[in-house]
Amino acid sequence: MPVPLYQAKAEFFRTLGHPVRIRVLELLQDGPRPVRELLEQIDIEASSLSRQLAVLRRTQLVTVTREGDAVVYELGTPDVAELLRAARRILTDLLADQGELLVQLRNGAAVEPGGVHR
Amino acid sequence: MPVPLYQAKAEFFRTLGHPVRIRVLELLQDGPRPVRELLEQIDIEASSLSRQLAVLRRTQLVTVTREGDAVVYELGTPDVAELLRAARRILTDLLADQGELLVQLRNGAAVEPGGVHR
DNA sequence: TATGAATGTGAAGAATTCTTCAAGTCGACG
DNA sequence: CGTCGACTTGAAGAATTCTTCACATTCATA
Repeated sequence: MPVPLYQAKAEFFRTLGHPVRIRVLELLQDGPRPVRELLEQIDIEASSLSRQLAVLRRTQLVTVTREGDAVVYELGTPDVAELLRAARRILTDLLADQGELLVQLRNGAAVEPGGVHR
Repeated sequence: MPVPLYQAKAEFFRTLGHPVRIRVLELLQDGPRPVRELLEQIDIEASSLSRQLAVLRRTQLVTVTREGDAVVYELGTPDVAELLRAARRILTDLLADQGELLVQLRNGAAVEPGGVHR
């Protein structure tokens, strides 16, 4: 009973679906970073960050090593950076002519066939 | 007060974080499809599918048109296909040497610095 | 070895997201 | 106009995911 690929994909994307996790991945695009450093850039409680790092760890999007008394995180594979770029491209397109539409809609506005482009 | 980009990104990925939504997008990679057709390939209740289509619609990942008595969906932009490809690449890598690890871990197993590569 | 700094984890309530069933809408057609 | 088919949406309970606070770990150092 293999895990259906589309389900693995969904899990994967869900892992990326959190603001803090995205920020962490973006910071890590520039190279390995100790938690302490992530912490000073993200303005969040240490325990919250730690939780989110745990999520990224589970799916191997990042890997950890200990250096002295600091814990250092880095991207699990450079492909992650590529994925983020692809996402940015799409998002830029979508946001370009939609403005804040994306978020507004997520908050409940309706879009229907025929009413979409109003 | 603009919507922080990293938040928009998180929303975007979360939208992709559902098995049914992923399947729909993959089916649409081959071109527009009426709901009826999606329905026969996905084995899910019509109302559930409809809900998920609504989510994809809100974020403009798909667009809708009505053709006669059928409702036809299609990708909002071809970039989506590219994104899915990038994701598949990463996933293939991760799953390659990890097997079902991804899913097992999401279900709770622990991974710690030093214990990662067991 | 006792302390302190840097991180991680248990637990519980809050917030979101899913799933389902019943009911509603809209175009096609008799 | 009335009804059928194809979808969508309202509502409510179930399941997940988040956030936080308190406490536990681990390593460095005095």
